[in-house]
Amino acid sequence: MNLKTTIDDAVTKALRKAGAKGSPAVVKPAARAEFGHYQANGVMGAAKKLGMNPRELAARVIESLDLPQAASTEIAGPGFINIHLDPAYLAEELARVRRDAMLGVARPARQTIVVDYSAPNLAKEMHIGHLRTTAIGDAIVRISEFLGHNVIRVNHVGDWGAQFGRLLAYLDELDAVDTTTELKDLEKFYQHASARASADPAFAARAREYVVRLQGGDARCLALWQTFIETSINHCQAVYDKMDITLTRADLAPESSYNDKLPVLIEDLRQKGILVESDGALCVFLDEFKGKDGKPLPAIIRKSDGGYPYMATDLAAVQHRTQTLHADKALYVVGAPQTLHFQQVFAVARAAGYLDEKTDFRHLPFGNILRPDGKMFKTREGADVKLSDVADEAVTRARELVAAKNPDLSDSDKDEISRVVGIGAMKYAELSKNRTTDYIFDWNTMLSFEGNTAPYLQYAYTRIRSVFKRAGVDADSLEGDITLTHENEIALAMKLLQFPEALEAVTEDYQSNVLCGYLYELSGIFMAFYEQCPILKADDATRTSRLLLCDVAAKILKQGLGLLGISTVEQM
RNA sequence: GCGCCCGUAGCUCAAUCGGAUAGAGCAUCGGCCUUCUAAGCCGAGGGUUGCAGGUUCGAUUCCUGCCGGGCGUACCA
Repeated sequence: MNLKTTIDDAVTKALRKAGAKGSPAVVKPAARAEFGHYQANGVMGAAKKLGMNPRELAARVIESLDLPQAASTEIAGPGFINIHLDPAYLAEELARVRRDAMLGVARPARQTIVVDYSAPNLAKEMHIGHLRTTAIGDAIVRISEFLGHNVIRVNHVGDWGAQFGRLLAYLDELDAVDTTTELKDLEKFYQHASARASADPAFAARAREYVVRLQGGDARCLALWQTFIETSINHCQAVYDKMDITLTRADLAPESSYNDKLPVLIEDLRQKGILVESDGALCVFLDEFKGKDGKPLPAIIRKSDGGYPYMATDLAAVQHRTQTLHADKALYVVGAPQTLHFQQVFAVARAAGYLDEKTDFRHLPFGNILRPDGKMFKTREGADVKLSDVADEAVTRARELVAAKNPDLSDSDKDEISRVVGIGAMKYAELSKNRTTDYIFDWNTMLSFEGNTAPYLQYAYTRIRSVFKRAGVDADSLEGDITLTHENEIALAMKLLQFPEALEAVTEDYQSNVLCGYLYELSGIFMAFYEQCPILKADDATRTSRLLLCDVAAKILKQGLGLLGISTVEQM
């Protein structure tokens, strides 16, 4: 049940009856409490089209409005319609939501959705720049699965290419003991290999040779490569596990897995007549892409040296996702600098017939991560902050806070709470911001535990659970009626019933901050209710009603946080 | 040069097909713990939404032009 949709439908129908056919109702939650619960803003636009007085039209709309859920409606300002809902109706709906596993959310038509996220480069350890794609992608996955979709996680890791030459050449000259120690820290390994390459020309030449041998299928090189990749994957998995990310080895779709498909891709594009040779490279030129000086900009499918750039693997991946996985939708959670690349990938794929009108392949870009000096973190400078270290730091800071706030907890409780709170805060810091804007990496901002942060939401949850513990009441088996009289009760009930609206808004453009914003507001409203409305000391009927209200709040908070990949604890 | 993105309070960010008085957090200041966890609540101050026009009953939102910043722009990913 979606309050907004219900009201919108009713107002749209009333508009039609009033003579304004086809005009949108533009219903949204009231901007201010005095304007009721919802407001319809569409009348003014409709009146203009009809050449009518907007307040007059509003009166006619109200007259034919069939909305029994409304306690009252009024015309305000130039022609707004303010709608006050009936508290008894809200209470009834809330009772229904409480017994609904979907918490009021309707399941859309089931789709197969590929979510492409995280995708670290296996040559290095995961760094802070991977936090956004990983946290956002995992939230999209959880939300989509909750809505009942068939979700396919894809971790398109980089495990192939020239960069591995140096690593393999370096690996090959280490003895067994050194190999073990060196691989413990891939960051250092990468740096040592790079240092060797720039200090020793002979090594650099050997590194280039290793690339050729690797691509040629040389057994020794492949074995070294396997060793390295295996180690790197384990590093990634350890980070995912630490951060409670749902990716597993089964979700890996490494670049190298498309190697065999690339010559086939070239042949297919050639047969379709869209492949052009230019300066020795095989390209697809599309009119909509212009480079410098208005020259046509190619999508390079095969380089002049015979190598395949990521345009090729990404096209092969599109084919795989449509033809083998039968994806209705694919969401690429990849940084904004690659916007043009994906425009090209999708355009070429359409031109080649790999994508049709019905399939929705979308790049979900996110802003650059910047250093405190405002410059971009560059992947190959070798001085990045490790994601694993950020996670550890978050848990350490949370641990100090937990110990200070609640010193009587057992050590194991402190461990568990600090893990959930620390990781939650780190993820929430990313999820709660608009995806598209750049942001500056700062420990204090990212690991803040005050204000609009995960711990605030988690704390709201523990307060509710604590009430039930004190009451000695089992939340699930509690029975009784909800009665909404106090304004804080009504406000809380209203917010709880808007959970479906929040989720719907999130899936429109996969902006996780919409869900964060909803949960933060819900928590704020709950906190106010909690301060204003005594629960345990109230008379029996009120106490039961308020406990039921609390129970719905707890369920939605837990579920909502869960959809963000953030856990809850019973006490903090 | 061209293309895309961005510019909102001191800082970090919101603002749901254009809606009523642009909202939060942090920081600052003032209240609230013998009462369900103070990681909290209540309140105050803080704004020419980069600038200038335009469309509109109404613009942070749409259009045009400037200013400032970022990214991209043929063989790295």
